[in-house]
Amino acid sequence: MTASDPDVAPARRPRDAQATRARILRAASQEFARLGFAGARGERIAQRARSSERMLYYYYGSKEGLYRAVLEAAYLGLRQAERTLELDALAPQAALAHFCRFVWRFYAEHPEFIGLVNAENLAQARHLRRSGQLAELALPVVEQLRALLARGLAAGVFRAGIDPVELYIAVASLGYFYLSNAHTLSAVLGRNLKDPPQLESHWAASEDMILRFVSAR
Amino acid sequence: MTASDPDVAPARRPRDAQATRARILRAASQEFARLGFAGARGERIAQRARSSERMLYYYYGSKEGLYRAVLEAAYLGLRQAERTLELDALAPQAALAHFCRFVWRFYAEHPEFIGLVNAENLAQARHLRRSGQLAELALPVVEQLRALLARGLAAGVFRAGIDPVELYIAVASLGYFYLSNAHTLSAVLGRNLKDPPQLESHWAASEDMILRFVSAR
Amino acid sequence: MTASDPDVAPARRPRDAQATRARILRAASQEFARLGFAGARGERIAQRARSSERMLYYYYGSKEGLYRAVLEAAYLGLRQAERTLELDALAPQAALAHFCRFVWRFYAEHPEFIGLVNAENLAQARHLRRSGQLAELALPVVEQLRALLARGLAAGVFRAGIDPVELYIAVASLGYFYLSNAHTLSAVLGRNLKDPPQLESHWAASEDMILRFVSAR
Amino acid sequence: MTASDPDVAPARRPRDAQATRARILRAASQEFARLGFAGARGERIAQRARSSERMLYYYYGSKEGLYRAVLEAAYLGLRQAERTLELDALAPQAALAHFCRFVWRFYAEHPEFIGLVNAENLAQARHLRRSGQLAELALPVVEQLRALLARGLAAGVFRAGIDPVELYIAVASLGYFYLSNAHTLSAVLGRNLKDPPQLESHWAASEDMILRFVSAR
DNA sequence: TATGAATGAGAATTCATTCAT
DNA sequence: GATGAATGAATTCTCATTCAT
Repeated sequence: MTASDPDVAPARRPRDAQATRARILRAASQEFARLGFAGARGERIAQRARSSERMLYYYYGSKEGLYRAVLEAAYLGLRQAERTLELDALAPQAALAHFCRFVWRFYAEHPEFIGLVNAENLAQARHLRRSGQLAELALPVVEQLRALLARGLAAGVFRAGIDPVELYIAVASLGYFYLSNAHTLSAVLGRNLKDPPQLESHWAASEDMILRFVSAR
Repeated sequence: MTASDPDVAPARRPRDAQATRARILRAASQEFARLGFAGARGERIAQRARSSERMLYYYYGSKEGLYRAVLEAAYLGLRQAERTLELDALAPQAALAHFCRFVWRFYAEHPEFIGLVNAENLAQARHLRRSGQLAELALPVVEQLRALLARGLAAGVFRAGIDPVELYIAVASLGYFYLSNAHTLSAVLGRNLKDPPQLESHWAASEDMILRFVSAR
Repeated sequence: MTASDPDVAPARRPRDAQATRARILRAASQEFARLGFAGARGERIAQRARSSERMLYYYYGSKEGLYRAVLEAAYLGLRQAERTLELDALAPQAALAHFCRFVWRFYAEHPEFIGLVNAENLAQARHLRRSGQLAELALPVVEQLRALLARGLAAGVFRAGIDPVELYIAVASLGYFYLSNAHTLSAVLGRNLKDPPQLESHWAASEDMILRFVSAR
Repeated sequence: MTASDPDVAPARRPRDAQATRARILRAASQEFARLGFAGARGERIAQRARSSERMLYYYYGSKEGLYRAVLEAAYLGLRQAERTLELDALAPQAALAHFCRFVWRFYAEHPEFIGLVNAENLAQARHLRRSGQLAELALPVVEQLRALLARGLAAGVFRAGIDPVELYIAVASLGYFYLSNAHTLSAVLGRNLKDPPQLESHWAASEDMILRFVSAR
């Protein structure tokens, strides 16, 4: 039959558990990011996943179980992206700039991540704390920053006494807040912050701020 | 009955309505900040306000009406606080530092504000855009910053070319993100960011960053 | 209006909380007795109570809460009936016969009681144990039996050494089992045990058995 | 593969099916006895049987089919046990006592039987009536009792006019009710009726009652 | 003989809201 | 001005069962 025809790429293979699970997870990711845990609707998730509400429970047990899976996948995605970072090949200042751009671009390209983290903070990280597989999530990056700061200090381009955690938070703040609060800020400032030129100019200023912060002089 | 006797001094009755409204608003503020619009429960709000669910509708018409009232009160609170800001009396650098601390302290002292803004961004500022009394909310502050930057430039302590909106966003980012994301960050970093010394050291580093950013040298 | 007309007996008064609660309880009693906890359907209860499913939750919180209320009401009914028992005015043997008939008639006239107790035993008395207001339920009757046995002994018509609890259990067994297991027994024995003459002849034999059991000679 | 190799002695395979069926039946027996038809869960049965839910349907077609099989097995067990009864070798009174003890011990040793009969009565013997292989189930025992009564009458130790069906019901009542209602009775009486000494003393009193009932004097 | 994937129908429960006094 | 009773429409979740291999 067509299903076993090797030439035809099947648009939606039935009985492919992995694919179904993945479709549900992706749909749920969007829904939870947009509406938070309480606002998310199983029905909409099922529709977007081209599956049935029943399957959410089949694979994830409950709304909360699905939410948790979504959250874990989101953090896992960030961590895997961070693994690809290569800062050692660049000069300290260029490396730091690269790091900033990397983080900010990740945020910009993963609006569901922003939404999910927002939702989770609204819920006081209740679900995140219950999930086992986190904790080591940001640390690798912090270590990379610590090494970079030391390298820059040795090279005479960075000043001493900078806490890498603080630096990480500053970088994250400048990228995250702008996107996460774009809606209220746009309403209040009367500018459309999601405009690409606006975004680039924000990033340029932010990069400038970060580099001035660590600069030796 | 005695309650309607016009001769008796209205010790309790006339203020009741206002007091009840206020208690409901406060309770709703906490509930919406903690759980977002969809997650908030009329029943809980009524309980915390020591009133009945019926009264929510009596005074605010609908859940959305109540939410809007809460949101407006929150932004109004920020705006009124900003009115008390006196930057002109201080030297430019001290004034900017004062401004930072003012903003950050407001966030720290108004966790419901953070929660509400978070909730509103999750909802893509849907309610804020519909509400009339906003728009001019941040602008006065931006104007104050613009003036301050000009003063600092004239005094030779600030450099040229700084966008006051960008500066405002940077200040807000550094204060807001830290508090808003304290839950997930604490979980991920293994530090309790809400600790007062941690907070102060973050604020010191942030103030340093802002001042270096605008500094002439 | 008609609602306040004292002459008209209102078939179903709206906004009469007590009446609504009572109708729901009665309907639930029948449903649970007939089908057990798991088999009972909220929808059917609501219909029979001429109310809505929503009201079950409004008044009783959950299916389990409703079931518990039903159970408590059933035991309370038995206890109140037992309070009307007057054994002292009769001669010992007549009093014991009267007691038997009283218990058996109660069972026969309250088939929901049988059903509920059956259901509850199926569930290993899980709900009954959790309910506070029981424990003293059968004891008053046992005390009455103890006094009766003493009186009969003194009068020389009853023999010594009879445990009133055992006597109570025997009386209950002979009446309860017959009705509770009438369905399976009828199927197995090929007689319709619910036939009134059959029932009366069973009661006569049982009364005979009880009296012979306690008889002095 | 090796499993289908016709030369290999079928050590495990051929018995598997039967063993699986039996495990399912046993697990279902417990589940239905504890929770009734409506309360029973296929999932739990499958788990306890170390099989899959799918197998329930594979072997028994439907939940109802499985329940019917369980019920039939339970009654068949009773009937087979009754076949082993040997009353003729004993003196009439000893034979009757033996009969009582036999019935009561069967109940005590087969709590699922009690549970299933309870469940079936709750369901108004719906399933039992539909099942073919019953009807003659209790009759053989009743005939044995009839013969025993006649023998005792002839021997001058039993009185005349006793209905064997009534006697059977009395014996069953005294044994069944005590066990079936042990949960609610224990809760209400404050005694743990399942205690072995309690049970034996109940049986002794009951045996006494039955013997007095039929006794010539 | 066996099994993992899938599902439709229905069940319990919740939510925001209105009615009637 | 205040309140208890009532409700319709979802929403989450469960259950017995079938499909496809």
